[in-house]
Amino acid sequence: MSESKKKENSEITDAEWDILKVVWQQQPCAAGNVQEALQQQRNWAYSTVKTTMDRMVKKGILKISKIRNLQLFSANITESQAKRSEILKTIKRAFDGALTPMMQFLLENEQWSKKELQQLKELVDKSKPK
Amino acid sequence: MSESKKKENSEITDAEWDILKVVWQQQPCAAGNVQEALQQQRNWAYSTVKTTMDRMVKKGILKISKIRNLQLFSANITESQAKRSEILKTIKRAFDGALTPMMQFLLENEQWSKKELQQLKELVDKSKPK
DNA sequence: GTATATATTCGACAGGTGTCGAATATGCAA
DNA sequence: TTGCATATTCGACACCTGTCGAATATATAC
Repeated sequence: MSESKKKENSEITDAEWDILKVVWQQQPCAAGNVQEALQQQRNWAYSTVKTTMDRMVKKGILKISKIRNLQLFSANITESQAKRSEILKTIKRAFDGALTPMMQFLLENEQWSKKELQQLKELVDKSKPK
Repeated sequence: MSESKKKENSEITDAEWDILKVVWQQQPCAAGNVQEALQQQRNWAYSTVKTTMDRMVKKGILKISKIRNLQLFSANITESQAKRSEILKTIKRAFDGALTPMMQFLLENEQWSKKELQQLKELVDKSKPK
């Protein structure tokens, strides 16, 4: 067991998602960078961003490397992993953990344009089974 | 404006999902019913269930009708609505609000059996465009 | 070296969530 | 009517999240 208490199954909150998106793009990056990048969407004070990012480190979502007194943050999970776990959470909550029922729900209940359906069809066809 | 402060955009938490599932099935039903139904999954005390359900009423997720001193709860949202908003939340967070990219992600990154792909294909074909 | 700008650290606070227990009210059976 | 078995009400508490500001440390520019 490592000494740090990273909860691997921690949820990614809304604020954290926004931060993660910037980090994935700019990592390794400083908290200040992230704050600036999010200026528009979120008008966060620097300390808000920094506090949240520190918490993300504690949760194991981000990691820090230092240069002098500068902390550079990087993501500890890939975008794909995050997306996946986000979807799985929804599926677990609302679809008894099964993927296909969610697909079915979406296909039957959402509005799809001809073009989108065509695209989906192609994706299905391209999918290798098993 | 009505006098009650129902937040229409409230999130449905994990505990609330479990409760909702029972309510959808048994409504109108008492808190005790829900507690019993969830005995296995969640070993909640009666007051835990009741408190949570009361909060759900305040949020506008459930509503109460009384018979004598008995409170009977019913859902204020349909299962479809809940599923939909759950998915939309994920899409907003992780896929910039667009449905198709999520579908693409799933089709490209998850494991699909031959059978499932066949099923998906049929669903796509059945979908009416527009 | 001293000032100025920038980082870091920390504590704080309000609201939401998960979880109960204790106190109180109420209906039904004997 | 009295008492038991339920229900309801409410307050409590710890932890998570969103959000900062103040105090402090550290570089960098003169």
